[in-house]
Amino acid sequence: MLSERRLQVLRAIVQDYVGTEEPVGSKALTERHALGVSPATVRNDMAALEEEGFIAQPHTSAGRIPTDKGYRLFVDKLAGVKPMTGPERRAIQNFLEGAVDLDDVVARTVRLLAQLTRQVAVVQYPSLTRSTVRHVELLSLAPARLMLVLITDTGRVEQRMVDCPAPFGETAVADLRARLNSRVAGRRFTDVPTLVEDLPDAFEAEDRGTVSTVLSTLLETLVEENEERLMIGGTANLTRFGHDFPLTIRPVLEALEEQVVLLKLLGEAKDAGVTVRIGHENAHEGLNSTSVVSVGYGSGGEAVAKLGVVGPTRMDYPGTMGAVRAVARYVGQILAES
Amino acid sequence: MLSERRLQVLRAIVQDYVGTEEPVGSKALTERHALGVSPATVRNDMAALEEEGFIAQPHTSAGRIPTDKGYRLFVDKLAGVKPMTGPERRAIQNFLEGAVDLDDVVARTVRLLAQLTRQVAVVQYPSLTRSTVRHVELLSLAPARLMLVLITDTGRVEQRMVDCPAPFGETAVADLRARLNSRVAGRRFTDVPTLVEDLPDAFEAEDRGTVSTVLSTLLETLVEENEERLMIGGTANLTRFGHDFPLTIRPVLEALEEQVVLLKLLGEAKDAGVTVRIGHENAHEGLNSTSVVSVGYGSGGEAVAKLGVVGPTRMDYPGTMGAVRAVARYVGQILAES
DNA sequence: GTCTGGCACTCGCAGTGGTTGAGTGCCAGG
DNA sequence: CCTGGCACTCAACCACTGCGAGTGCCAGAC
Repeated sequence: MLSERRLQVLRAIVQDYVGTEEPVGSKALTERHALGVSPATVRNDMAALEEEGFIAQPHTSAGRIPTDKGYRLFVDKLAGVKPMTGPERRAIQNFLEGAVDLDDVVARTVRLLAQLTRQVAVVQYPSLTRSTVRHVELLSLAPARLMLVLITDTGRVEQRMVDCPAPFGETAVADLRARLNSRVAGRRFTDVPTLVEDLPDAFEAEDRGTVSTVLSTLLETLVEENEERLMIGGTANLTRFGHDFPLTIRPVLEALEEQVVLLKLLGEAKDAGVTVRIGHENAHEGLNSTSVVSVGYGSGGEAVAKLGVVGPTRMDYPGTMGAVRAVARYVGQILAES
Repeated sequence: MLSERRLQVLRAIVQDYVGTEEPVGSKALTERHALGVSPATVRNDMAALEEEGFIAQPHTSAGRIPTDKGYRLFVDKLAGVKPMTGPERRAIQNFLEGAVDLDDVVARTVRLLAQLTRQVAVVQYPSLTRSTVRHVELLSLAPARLMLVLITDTGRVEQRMVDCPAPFGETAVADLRARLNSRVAGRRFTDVPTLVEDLPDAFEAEDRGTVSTVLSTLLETLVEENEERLMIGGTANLTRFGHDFPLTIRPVLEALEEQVVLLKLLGEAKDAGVTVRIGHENAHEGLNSTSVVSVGYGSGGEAVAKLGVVGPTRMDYPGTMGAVRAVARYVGQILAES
């Protein structure tokens, strides 16, 4: 096991490196941090830390930089989450409160996160599967053509065309609409299937086919991954990435365009608390030199979607984690209110 | 006026520079293009072209590169639009045909454009203002709270909350819904205001306030710039920009995040035909080293929105223009069909 | 007039070599 | 176990140089 001081040395290295973006040497360390020991001692500690794989040298006669493993230890054991200051909190709240609809909430969240963390922000749209139905609307567009509109408690609207096997009268539409709503309004998506199971029985034989079609379309909509949309922003922050630009940035931009990749990335994060994936911990190759800080957010107590940021492994973890957590919290509030 | 040969020299310079990304000298020019004259002659022509501001030298003893003015002349007079080949066309069609809804059409278009041109693609969502209303839906969420849902012929759905000045009964909601639809369904957005003007008169005095509120919300939704959304993609192609990376790319990324900027950019393009804005012709500073190739597209004969690409001024104009035009054409078809 | 070959000149670029200094590892002594 | 000292390493920096692509200009040919 590493001694207390060695951990402190590691912490100091991470902090300095994050600040200066330059390999940090033993002398500079003792000067900037009151470790109470001489550079020589620090050198020994560094050698030990390198031995264990927490830090590395870019080349001989250069200082040390943390490895992914080093950052991992730092995040897990050496650093907490830096809470936002009062003014920051108020700014967040103000910024989000002006939103007029769901798209706007997500758009503002992305901007906010990108600005606060000065990194690339990724926000997943609130997922349908964990939220509740606010209203189901059924419109007759043509005798055998309906439009199904689903409105969720997060303000999301999904619409689907339904081609009926047989003509379906206006009264039947109204009837079905009323029955549907009385059963599912306010209910969680996951409960809907059992709630509507016996609905066709209430209708005339000739209409049952259509009712079933509508119901299956509704159920499809509920589980559809389609809702797994996300928005990203702050890509301009990638330019602060490092010196060895194009090679680092290219795969990241590519990964960011693959929504599937990002969704998987966010999906892997645990539901509660801030999740940090560092460098090679990310499955996707293009993101091997980035860290992803993500967290779930939701309108009620539980998470309905994830949001997070993507940045260089050399990032201010406590600050980023704090910002991500705070934003998630306030977005949750906003969603609950609307 | 410039002689025919000098124009050919300019064309050759543009083509070579676009191909090699390196300043092109007189000797290399005569070798690669059968101009039928010696390097010395070309040098004289180059001097003349430089005098007129069509080309420039990065530094003494280097070759020439085209200026914005040079590209402009090239695009206007020296190069046509390169039509897509048969296989390319089929590929475009195949790729777009699989789309399931409007979002998907736009998303696919962006990907396609980015891939074809190897540049950043920007696609504006079909604008509401020129399309027609398919259906208006009104839902009662609470006694004095309505939700207004607008469905367009392009498959777009917009929803708005309406807070009523007074409680509004279910029957009144149904009545308003029916009257609204009978008046505006199938109509063009621009006609809606006059069509609903006298609607409040048909209601009881106590309900008129609410009806007016609903109507004004509807009209707002129709003109809202909010619908002026767009999607961008292919940002990874920015890495092919040039050598002097971070400085060039940063402002571009920033500009791309400002949807307002992009919308204005696209808006400036003329409705018919491919528009090319080169370098400093773009109002936005960050885009001074990029060119924007854009074109209108639409479901009927007329344009309902724009799409285009953003790339370095040093781009393959004929090819890019061809790709942009072809994609616009096919997207229009797809939209008309659905 | 227009084109051409020749020639002197410019200047960025790549390669060389020397110097500097931050940083290291190791060791002997407190 | 810590410390100061010491020799060593090596990237980064700088000045210098030679090379060559490219230019402008001019005198002569067609």
